[in-house]
Formats: sequence, structure tokens, C-alpha cells
Amino acid sequence: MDQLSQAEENYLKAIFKICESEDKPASTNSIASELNTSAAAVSDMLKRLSAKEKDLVHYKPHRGVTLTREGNQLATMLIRKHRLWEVFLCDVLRFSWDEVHDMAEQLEHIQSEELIKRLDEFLGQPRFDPHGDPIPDAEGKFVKRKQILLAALKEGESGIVVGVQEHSPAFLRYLDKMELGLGVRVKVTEIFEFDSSVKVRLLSGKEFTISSKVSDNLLVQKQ
Amino acid sequence: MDQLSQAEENYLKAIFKICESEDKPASTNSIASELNTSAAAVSDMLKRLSAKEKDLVHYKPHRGVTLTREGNQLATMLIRKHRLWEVFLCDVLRFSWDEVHDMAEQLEHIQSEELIKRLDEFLGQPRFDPHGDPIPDAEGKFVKRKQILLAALKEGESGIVVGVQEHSPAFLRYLDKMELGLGVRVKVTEIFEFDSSVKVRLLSGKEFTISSKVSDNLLVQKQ
DNA sequence: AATTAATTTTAAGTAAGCTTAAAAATATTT
DNA sequence: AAATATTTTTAAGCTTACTTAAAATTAATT
Repeated sequence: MDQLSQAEENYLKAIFKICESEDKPASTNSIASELNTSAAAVSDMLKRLSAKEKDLVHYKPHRGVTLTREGNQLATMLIRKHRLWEVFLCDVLRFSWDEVHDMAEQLEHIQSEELIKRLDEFLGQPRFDPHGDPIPDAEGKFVKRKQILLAALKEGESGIVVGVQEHSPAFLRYLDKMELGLGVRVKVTEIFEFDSSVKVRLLSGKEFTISSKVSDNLLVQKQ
Repeated sequence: MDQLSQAEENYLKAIFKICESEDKPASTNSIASELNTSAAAVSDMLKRLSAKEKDLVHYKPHRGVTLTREGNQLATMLIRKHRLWEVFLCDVLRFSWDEVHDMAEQLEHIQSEELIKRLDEFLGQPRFDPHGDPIPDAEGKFVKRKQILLAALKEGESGIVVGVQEHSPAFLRYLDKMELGLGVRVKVTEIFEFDSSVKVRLLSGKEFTISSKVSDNLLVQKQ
């Protein structure tokens, strides 16, 4: 197997992400919008990725695309690299969690197994990235965590923030402002049915209401 | 100024290197051999780099090429990035000096001023990389050191190893084996005129002879 | 100075990865 | 089932960066 181009790597990651979240083959359009490119460009690339010399995706025209075992392994290693670099940027270089995505997006393409092995060791083999997303190990295994949406908590129930569904800097900065970072314990004190907004109380005593857009994108571990 | 491609960045670095070491415009062939590509590809790229929208090099066909002020600044920042990453790889991730070049060659293309600023601070603003090469500061200024070749020392004179002319892993590993790393004090005890080989003694007491190929590539600070 | 050698540029062609527009296939609606 | 809408693919064309071969220019030699 020779090295992939950055473009090819980005396609694998996009297909992985879509297949994982929708649990079915990725459509040409979904890939195109994930990568901000045209459907024609995607069709073009899918032909190349599925060619037998590469064999990174299963592709039947008009029927969507999935990753082969090999494609899946490569995509997983890209996610591993991306998330390890995010830990480095936050823990070592003291960036905040809303600043690291674009840099990690570049760093994940650096080719060196040994580099990632050493980075992983240096960081203490972290199992989650700064957004709470699990970091696959060197064999590609993810840890599964029993997490639910904050929106799924009932009145009176509590949870600890362990992740986010939405990764936009704007959302992350909002969470910072509300002191809703990872590890924070949140108690649901009231649910307003008419708009599904939720009143929460923190251990600090702070109490405030968050919209359903927020509670639908915050992952908690039920206490 | 929009971002450069990695290929363009590599050309700027190659031109910088050649102009610096030969102190005259870089020839098409010299660039081609530095970048392992064809003279035709170089001609092609020089046209683009010198186009007025870019204006990164001064190029007159058949007359060689030099960097403009802007091209020089960009090349210097690439060298800064390369060398800072090398320090990171050696000091933080514990790679040895013969292993870091290829990784740094990729890392130098990561685009983020803030990343480099933070990396520099995290590393303690190092002024030299693991091979003893000076790291330009954020404004592009190099420190100049009064260094000479070990081959320039006379019998009885001493120097401290501060750098290498040749960066090949084979040479660096040879130096490791001979305990001729940076910072080592070397005394020239004898010079054999017929082949210009040099007998040296280290503070450890070890005494051995090195070929002129070695003494011509080791930089020392005269004591 | 003229010839030969070396260097450099131009020309033609390739591959990756993108674009827009048109055609084809699939899905949805009536 | 037919018509319409949506999605996907194909087609044609662009840019970057490379290749080899031929032509042009400059340098070196006789």
C-alpha cells in the first residue's frame, strides 16, 4: 500500500463519519457537502478509491459507498491522529477546545507511525480528546461510553458533561461562557415543554435555562 | 498574499539554500537536483513564482534566480518552522538527530502562525536546532556564530562541536558512535598531511583519527 | 571565431482534483 | 403508471506539477 494523498484521506474520513452517523452507505451528495465540493468531484474520486489497486471503498454507482476493511482502518488511524494532535494542542500548547480543529485537520496528514506512537506516549495515552470524543488505540479500537443527550434527562436527574455532538467554535465558546465544560455536573431542575428548553443547576450553585439546541448537543453520563 | 502550495514552499526553501551556500543566483539545474525533479519542471515553476501576482523570486531566463524580499521572508519562516519542529521532536518526543528531518519536512508546511508562536514558547525559544543550525526568530533574524571547520584547527588547538555541514543520517550516526555530538570539546593532537586526516582527543580521554571528510563537515567554536 | 558541450527553455503530454453543464438514473408525487 | 423532481454520473474543460523530447541559448574548447 503506498501513501494516500491528503484529498484521498479526507474522502475516507468523510465517508467514515457519514456511515457512522447515518448507519448506511454514504451518498454522493452527503460526501460532497461534508467536503464542500461538487457531487461530480465525489463521483470522480469514488471511482479511483474503489479501483482494485486501491480497494479502499465499496462503490456501486447510484447505490452509495462504504469503506472496505482497509479503508476503515486508514480512516480510523486518521481520527486517531487528529484527536491525539488535538490533545497536544490543548494540553501542551494551551489552546482552547474551539481553536484546535483546523490545525489538527492539517496535522492528521503527517505521515509517520513512530511519530504518533511517541506523541501518544508523551501525552499519556489519552482515551478522549478535548471535546470528549474517544481516541482509537493503535489497533483502531474505540472505547464505548454509556452517554446520553442532556435532553434525555428527566426533571431532577443529574449528569456529568462528557462530550458534544456539535463541534462548532461558536457552540464551544457558548459552553465555556456557561461553565458547561467537560466534567461539569449538571442537574436538570425544570423542563419547559412548550419549547423543550431546560433549566439546569451546576454544583457552583449557578442556575440558568438552556435551549433545546444546546441540550440536544450536549452529551452527559447519567449519575 | 494567499497561501502557498507545498511545492511552492519547497522551491522557495531550495532557492534560499542554494543562494545562501553559493552566494549567487540559483541555477535551474541546481534547484532541480536539490528537489529531485527535472530542469523543465523548475523552469515551469520559476515562471509562476516570478509572475507579478506572486513576485516571490527575481527570475531572468538563463540567468538564474534569487528570492525577493517577500520570498526570502517566507523561506526564512519555513526554516524557522522546520527547525522548531526538529527541536520538538528531539527534546520532547526523544527522537535522535538523525531521525527528525523527514518529519520536520512535513511539519514545516502546517499553516498557523499562532501554532508556531506557542511551540516556540513551549520549547523555551531555542536559538539552535538539534544539529546546531540557528533558528531564525519571529522577525526572521538569524544569530551568527563564529564557527569554523574542525579541519581549520591547527595541531594543539581545541574547539567545541557546535554544528554540522552535512546532515545525512549516516554522518550523524557516525558522530554519535564517536561521541562527537554537539557541545563536545575536541583537541587536535596531530594532523596527517598526506590525507588530511586528523587525530583528535576528547575530554573523556578517548583519542582517535577522523578522515578529512569528517573534519570538513564538523563545525566547531575555537577555544 | 567557430565548433562543441552544457544548460535552459519550450512543447507536448500525463495525472490528480477540481469546476459547470448536460445526460442518465432513481425517487417521489399525482 | 406517468409525470415530475431529485440525485448521480458523464462530459468537457481548467490548474498545478510533473514527465520526456526537441529547440534554443549560453559557456567552453579548439
